Amino acid sequence: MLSISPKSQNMRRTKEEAEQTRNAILEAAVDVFTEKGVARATLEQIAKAANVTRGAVYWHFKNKTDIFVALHDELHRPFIQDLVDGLENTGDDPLQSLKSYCIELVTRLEDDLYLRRVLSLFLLKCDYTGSLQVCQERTIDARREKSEVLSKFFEKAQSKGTLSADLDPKTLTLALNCFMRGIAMEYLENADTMSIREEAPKLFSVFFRKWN
Amino acid sequence: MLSISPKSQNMRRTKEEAEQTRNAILEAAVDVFTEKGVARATLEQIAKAANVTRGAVYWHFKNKTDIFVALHDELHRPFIQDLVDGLENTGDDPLQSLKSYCIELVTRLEDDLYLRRVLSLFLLKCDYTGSLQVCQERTIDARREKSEVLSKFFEKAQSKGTLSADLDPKTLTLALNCFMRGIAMEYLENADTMSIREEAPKLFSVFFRKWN
DNA sequence: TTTAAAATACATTCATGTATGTATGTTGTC
DNA sequence: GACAACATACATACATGAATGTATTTTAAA
Repeated sequence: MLSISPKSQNMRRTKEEAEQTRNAILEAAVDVFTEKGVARATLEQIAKAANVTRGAVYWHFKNKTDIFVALHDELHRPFIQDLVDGLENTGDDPLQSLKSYCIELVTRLEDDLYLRRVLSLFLLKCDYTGSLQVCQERTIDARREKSEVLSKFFEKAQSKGTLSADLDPKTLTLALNCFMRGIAMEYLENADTMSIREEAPKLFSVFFRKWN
Repeated sequence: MLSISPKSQNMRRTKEEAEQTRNAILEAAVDVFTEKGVARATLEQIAKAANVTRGAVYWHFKNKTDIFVALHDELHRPFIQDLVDGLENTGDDPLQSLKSYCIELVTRLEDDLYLRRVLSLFLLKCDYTGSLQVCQERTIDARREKSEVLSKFFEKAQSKGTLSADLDPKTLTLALNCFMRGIAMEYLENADTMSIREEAPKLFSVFFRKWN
């Protein structure tokens, strides 16, 4: 939580300071959203958590949806893009490096509390009916791109002979997507009782078992 | 949508008729919840969809949460219990029958529109922060039981020699849970463009590949 | 001086919960 | 079996609070 520089109240900020309160509002929004859920979160609560008034919030954002969209664009979409990038560099054994990457990815959920909170927000603490629907639609491209990269990945592995030719890349892609998503949700729901660092290697060993 | 018998308004109903309007309210709630999302759904909308007034709703239920809990108890918890029961009968080849059961289960999502709507409601159209949290907690037992049955299932398969002994039943259970959940969510989100009847056999063939 | 970055004040909407009305079903009593 | 007494199953009306959006004001930066 960014704390605003302690000027006397109602003092006009410089450009950088303004940008700073904007960020403070966004960070506060993550907190309030994850605690109360997006729907029950109120702008007053967000403002208070950011040490400002609703006036500041309305100065920077149109409404609650606008805040959520901003967060989604800043955090969730880049996250999916990260997945894409992380798959670009192919090692000698594509399948093995893919497996390692998957493990590292979900393990990051255990290490990076902020990532966990953010992802939990977008996967668990909101529903995308109504005004939040646009967020899904906007990430469709990123998701599709991710799937295509994955498919190419499997095809490459097949051409290298490290992946059995009778496995359909499209199906493998869908399967891995579902599996990852399920793991993420399961962990985010039970982060207190579950150790992903222990489970992830075992889980993906089962999943990638004898694919070659 | 159950239609109430066309009596003139404000006429007292018999016990059975009252039970009927209670059901009408619940069915209407499913509709409104899935369309608007649980949070944005209003009791007025539910009442209107059930052809009653809010008075009737408040007669049968304490508030919106009460309605949701009733639905959850009537529909989601039994569904998990169904999973448990469906796994009890072990065929000659446990692993093969498990695979068939999984396929049949997700295929049911495509055939049974109502099931799809209901499951979509509980997996997609609500978040369990706040007052809805009790629902999760109440299903914990059912989920744990389901996992235990699955584990026993794998152990049995191992003792019969149809499942490799080096696979950990606990891990397989968790993996399958995650996989199923991911598939369900992926399909529910894209029910219009995705054919589960085609994908499910391929997906589970990948998942259960060479486990023996 | 003008304008950006807020705070403050105000109006409005909207959903909720509750209180009340009311017509009818139900039940015990004779 | 009739009838009073009561309970039930709602509809209607109302009070309230809470969140929202906007209009206005304040302060200092540019």
